[in-house]
Amino acid sequence: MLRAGMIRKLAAGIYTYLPFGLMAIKKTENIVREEMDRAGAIELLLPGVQPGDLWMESGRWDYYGPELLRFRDRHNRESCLGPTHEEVITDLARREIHSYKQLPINLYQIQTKFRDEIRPRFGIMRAREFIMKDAYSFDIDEEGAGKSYERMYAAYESIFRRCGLIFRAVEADTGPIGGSFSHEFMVLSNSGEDDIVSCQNCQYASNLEKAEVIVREGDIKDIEKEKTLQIVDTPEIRTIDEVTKFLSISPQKLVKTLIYQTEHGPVAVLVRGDHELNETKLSNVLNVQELTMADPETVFDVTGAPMGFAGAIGLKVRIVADLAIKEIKNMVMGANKNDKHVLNVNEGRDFHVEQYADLRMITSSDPCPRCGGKLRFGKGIEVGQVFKLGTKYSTTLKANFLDKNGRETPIIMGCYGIGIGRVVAAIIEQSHDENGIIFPVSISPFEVTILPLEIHEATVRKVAENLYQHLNDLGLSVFFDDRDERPGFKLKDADLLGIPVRATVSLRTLKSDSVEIKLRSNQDLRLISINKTPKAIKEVVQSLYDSLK
RNA sequence: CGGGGCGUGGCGCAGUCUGGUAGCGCACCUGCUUUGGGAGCAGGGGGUCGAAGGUUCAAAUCCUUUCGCCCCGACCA
Repeated sequence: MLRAGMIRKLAAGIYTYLPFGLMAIKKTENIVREEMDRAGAIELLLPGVQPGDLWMESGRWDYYGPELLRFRDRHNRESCLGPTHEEVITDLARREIHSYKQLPINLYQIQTKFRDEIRPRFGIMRAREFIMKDAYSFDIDEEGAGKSYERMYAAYESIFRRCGLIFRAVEADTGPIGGSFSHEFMVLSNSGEDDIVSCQNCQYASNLEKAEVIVREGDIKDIEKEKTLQIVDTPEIRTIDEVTKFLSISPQKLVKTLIYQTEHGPVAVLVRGDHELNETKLSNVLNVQELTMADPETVFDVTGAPMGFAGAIGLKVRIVADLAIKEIKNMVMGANKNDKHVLNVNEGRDFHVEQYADLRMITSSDPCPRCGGKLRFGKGIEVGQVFKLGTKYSTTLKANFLDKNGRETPIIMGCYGIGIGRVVAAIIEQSHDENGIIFPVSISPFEVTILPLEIHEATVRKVAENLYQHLNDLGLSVFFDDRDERPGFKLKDADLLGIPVRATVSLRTLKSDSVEIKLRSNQDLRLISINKTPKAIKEVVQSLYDSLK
């Protein structure tokens, strides 16, 4: 985008949209607008600067963290730049909505947001200031909220289809915006930031963090008899690799004991040696906000041994374990003594697990949790997300309405976001070649570009200008390259910009009284006689639109 | 916040180790030639070397401080 002259950077994560970039942005916004309107949502515009009081009332002033850009105004009032607008919209709702007769309603806006990202990167993909469409639905009951959610979900599918994107809807973690249920719309692309798993068989797709691991009963049942405990010397042998090699056992017998620090004190977590702990799942299961690996002193406090020799036996802290642990007999784990491990450990007899849960990262050998099919691991760019918020904000901010029976009830909310700039970036990421961008016609700043190769020649200029006039009359948006540059220069630039249809006028094409038509997406050239050109181009453009439906 | 790197004409960089005339490519301006895949020749303009302080006869270069940016990590819509 930088090279094509679409954006320029002002500071870290803050960009200027140049005319070309802005056109692509606006095209995207319009598609979003059309589909939102079609889905029955109503556009409004909320303020970017928001009072801190409102955020304190919702509790997110403290919770949101340094990503929220805060400042004081001249009256020393706390303020912030909106990173998202649940507070403001809920405030609006509680002032305006009083009766079930006013519901359901869905309000949206397209607006600049600011999030003070720790590390902005990938250009406009993760900017600090960015344009976002956010919609909020208000319903009287769960059923209505479900319908609103589905309507947005469907609108998102048609938006991204019209943008020419290859995408999947993925089940997602709800993050700090909160709520109960959520899908992310991911564009499949190797340059994405998010790891996703998708099923090769069914429509299942999920964030790697969120992907459920299914333990099929009896599948990996360990049928060994319980043997007696045995402590062995393992001098300086700490890592899984070293232990399995040293004791010549399989990593499936080995149990990792990880000590984590939470706001409620330390916790021990057991995971099979060849598995990786999923911290997101763990913090959900423990229901804690703070979760970090314990430092060596804490590990020593809890286990009585230095790092690398922790085990479950005799621990005084809470022990949780991954489901896979349940199946293992005669485990190997640290002995809570320096340079010692212990063999033939069994749950129930030697230690007690307080809670079993799905705590590990999914692996490539795991089956799809829906259909059991094979999973594919890949990268994705998140371009949109839909949330069921429930009554999280309406309760804390007291946005209530009177139902049919005159009872005061909190409004059920949903919120739905699309990163406009990120959509454009994802489109370019997914559709480009070594020469530059290949825009889908729906997003391209222009539908057609006219290249008069020798514009200093009167005949070339005249034919090109006539064509421009005709195409405009047909309602097409046309970019006319009137620079007196060399042909190679103009051709390269046209490729870089990525306008889908190119009409070239030159002395050469005029020899046969024709104009050359070429699509950016392939190499085919067509010579069309001058008077038939406008109609032919109109048809080509139409067929490009049709292919996006 | 941890690790690494970079700030020198508009852009990209060399020069820094070993202090001594600020240099190259692109872009820009003028002229001539050239014109279907980023032209050639000739001439020309443009830089408080990120900032501040220090060492020195002398600092882009050495020392201190500071600001900005990039990459990796932790974190995260």
